[in-house]
Amino acid sequence: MTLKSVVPSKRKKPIDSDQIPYSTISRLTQYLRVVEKLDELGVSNISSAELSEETKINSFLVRKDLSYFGEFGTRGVGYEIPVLRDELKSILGLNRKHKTIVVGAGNLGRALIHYRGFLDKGFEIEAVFDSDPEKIGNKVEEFTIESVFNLEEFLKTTPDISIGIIAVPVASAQFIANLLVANNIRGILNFAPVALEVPPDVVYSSVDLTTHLEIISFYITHPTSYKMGYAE
Amino acid sequence: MTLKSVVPSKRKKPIDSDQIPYSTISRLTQYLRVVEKLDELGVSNISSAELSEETKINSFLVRKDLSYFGEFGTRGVGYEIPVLRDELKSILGLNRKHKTIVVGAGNLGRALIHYRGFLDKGFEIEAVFDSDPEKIGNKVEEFTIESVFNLEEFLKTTPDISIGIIAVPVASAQFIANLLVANNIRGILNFAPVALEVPPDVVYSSVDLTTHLEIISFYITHPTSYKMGYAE
DNA sequence: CTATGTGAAGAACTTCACAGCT
DNA sequence: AGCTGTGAAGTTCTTCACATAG
Repeated sequence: MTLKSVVPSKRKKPIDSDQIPYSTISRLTQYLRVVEKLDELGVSNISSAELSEETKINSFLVRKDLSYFGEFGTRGVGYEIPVLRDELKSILGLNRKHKTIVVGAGNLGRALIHYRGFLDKGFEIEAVFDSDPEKIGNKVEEFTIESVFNLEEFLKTTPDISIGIIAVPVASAQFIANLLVANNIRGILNFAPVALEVPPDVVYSSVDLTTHLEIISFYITHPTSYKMGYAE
Repeated sequence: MTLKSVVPSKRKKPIDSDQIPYSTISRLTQYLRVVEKLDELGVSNISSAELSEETKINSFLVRKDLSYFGEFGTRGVGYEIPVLRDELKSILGLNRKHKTIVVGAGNLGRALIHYRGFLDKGFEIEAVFDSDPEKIGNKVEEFTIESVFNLEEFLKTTPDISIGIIAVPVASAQFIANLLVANNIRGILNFAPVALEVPPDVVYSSVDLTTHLEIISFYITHPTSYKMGYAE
């Protein structure tokens, strides 16, 4: 078996995700924002210096980040925007839809559903669950809130859900995480302010909105010339 | 001038915030979550190993993080929970209220206002602004949406607003940031997916909710044994 | 004997300088 | 001539080992 298409092209490298810094992945999403914006504006080319200007990320780092994945630029010229956009989307796994469910329809869960910013990025909410009998049956946008007792059944009959968003109180977050994991959810985004335990093969990320305000509080209280980074 | 109270006690160190890793500050908020929870449960003492268990943060790192600020523990015993809680709140600048405004009452801005998780942590929303004439005058929770044309006047007459939350579209985010900075807002939490330029003495942090889903998408697409950290 | 606090070692990430293409 | 791609240097953060205190 020596198909030509299997031979890795010079421009792309195989991706070994634990050889790549987590912060690189986070920055890729920022490069993607910029190239998508410029692509819409009809700009066709960008240099690492210009990308640096737009993202405030050092241009050495821009090039280093991209070089983990291949050689997408042209020396002396820069990067072709449509190429870079497609490469970034492909690297990030964004050239397909990701079916997502939201567990917890309290203030935060409903807020996340009302905020539709995820949707046009390829993350589609498929269903919403809550444990409160008062809420079950109510609508949030186009979704009817279902009972968490139906969550397991739902996941068994809808096998291609890739991401679960946890927006339940701290006390039940681990229980929900276990349920998602047991039903083959591979990615979890947790908004409950608690560290969850998940198997190493499950991709888990936790966001605490209050944390960001508390960090700002610290730096306001203890002024410095330190410049905080983007996205944390 | 040799007042005794000026002599630093053995337990506390002066805080020089650019000598302290940013990630340490982020972790302090996680320690605070845990000690507040345990304090409510009436637990009086915790060791770095137990804190590590709760937060999934290595116990060496727990101790190192705390040691930047003083010696809060007792050797052979651990940390007294009420003491640790008060020290953490004091370090983070959380022993006072932080008056906050929200600029942008679209889906995201309204979502943040409906989500009341900030409030009981000491961050009080004082007013909400938008540029859309359709929205001005409408209510979101207890707030009447005001015109951004009144924002400057509001800030001049309400001098103790410490934090501005930006939830406007990308196109106007920098304009709003400039307005906030010009009117002495010292802390900005930006939810628009763009890197803003602010003077070095302004504390600036940017959160892009979609980024977290995109990062999960990457790790789902390129499986690894890499374990992602809390809060990013 | 137990658990903290911390200098020193180690690992990870960022910056740099320049070779390599176009 | 100009900008990318990258090994090597530099820096920052984390882990370790153990002296120290109770």
